[in-house]
Amino acid sequence: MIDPRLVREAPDLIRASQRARGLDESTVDAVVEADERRRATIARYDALRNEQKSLGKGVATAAGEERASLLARTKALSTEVKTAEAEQVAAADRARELLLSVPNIVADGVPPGAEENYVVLEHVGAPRDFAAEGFVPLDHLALGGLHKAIDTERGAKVSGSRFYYLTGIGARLELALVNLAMAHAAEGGFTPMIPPALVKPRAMEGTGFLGQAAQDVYRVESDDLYLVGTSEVPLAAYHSDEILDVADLPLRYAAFSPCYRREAGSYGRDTHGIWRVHWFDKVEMFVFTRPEDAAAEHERLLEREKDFLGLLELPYRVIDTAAGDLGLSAARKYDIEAWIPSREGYGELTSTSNCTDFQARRLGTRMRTGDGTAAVATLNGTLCSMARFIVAVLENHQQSDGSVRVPAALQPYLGGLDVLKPERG
RNA sequence: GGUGGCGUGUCCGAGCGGCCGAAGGAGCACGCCUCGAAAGCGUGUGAGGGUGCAAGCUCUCCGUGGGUUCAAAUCCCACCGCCACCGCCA
Repeated sequence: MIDPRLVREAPDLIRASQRARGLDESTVDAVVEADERRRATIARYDALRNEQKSLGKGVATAAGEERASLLARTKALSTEVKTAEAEQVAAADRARELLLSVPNIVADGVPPGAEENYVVLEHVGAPRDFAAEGFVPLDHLALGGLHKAIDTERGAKVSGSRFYYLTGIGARLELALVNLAMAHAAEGGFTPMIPPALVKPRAMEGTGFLGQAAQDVYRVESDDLYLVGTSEVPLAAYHSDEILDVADLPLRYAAFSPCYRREAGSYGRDTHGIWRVHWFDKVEMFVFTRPEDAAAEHERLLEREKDFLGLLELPYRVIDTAAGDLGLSAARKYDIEAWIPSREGYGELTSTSNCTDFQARRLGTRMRTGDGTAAVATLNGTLCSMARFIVAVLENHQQSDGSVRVPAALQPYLGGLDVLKPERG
């Protein structure tokens, strides 16, 4: 939720943000109008309630005729107060509902417009020239078969399309990546966390996943719970309804959890292999900090992600996502896309968003400052999403004989293994 | 799943239906004292909204949602959560 004060004090700022995202500016007018109505009903209710309270106190001491007439008046007031309260609540609900529908204010410098308007900030490393090396690279599914590491057929048999089993070295590879990622996070001052992957509606709502993104979320109807699509959800909600001491900020967490996504509306897209799946595991970073430090913290998260791809010796590019492609909560988002040989292009491996105080306001996460309280800023960033990193590692480090070179940083987590050799038979 | 108990401010802990946003204590902040500190003494110390240049005035919040009443932290109902014991499962 954006700062309600903006509605009165800077509606043009909201309009500009809507425009950058390619959204309707007229919703701002509706929000302003609802806010005016809300305030008017509050004034009316307050006045009536004040009269009721002050007269009510007189009832206790009054006697005889005076008491009778007081009672008559207060009885009438009682009804009026109830009506006014109902109106006030309705107006407040309406105003809040509209306010909640407004996405976060786009940060300065974000490229405006739709998805394709992203800006490439930098390229790191160069894609391998397999032609020059004299062989045609295999895709990750072929490599996964060769190494008996990925089994999508049985995944489909047991759970349906877009499910898979990681087997043997595939499973070991995931565990190694998890441990490397967690170590890399701890080194950066992030507290390791293992959060619940099933959350209440409040947590889902507060993080902004029940709006446009609702169709992508698995819901467990029998218990009114949701399967999270990212541990950003349980991490963001971790400090909900809490007032944090500003001296404790920033709070940095790194969580390992499964992620579940319905992928509604992506039928037929990326159906090959485990690039786009309904479930994967992920190590995610999350930060609570002061709003004035959020932009700098965002750069830190990006650096940590870049370093991690560096450890895995993957060639990649960094993009500054266009306003129209930002989620509800994000003011700015950087994606890291690694070169994926089988796609003959770059594919998204990580994403880091600065949500400023947008999520925190919904979740009731505040900080105590010298003079009062204020919503904190929240940021999130992928450190390692297992399925896609496995794809990237297998494809980028494959050799002409089908073996796969293990990056030095990963070797200690695979018992010193430096090359994955195809299984025989 | 069953039975019983409990849910109050940062924490502990009081609270006859009106004078309770709420006693008392702890903690914290500031001041006094001290060479400095501790102790001691004094003062202050919840959040959110409306209105106002401001001082201020005012409304809401005592797990959540309903109800009774002129008036509810206080009475009634439902739900949620916590604790204990029993059952069940690991």
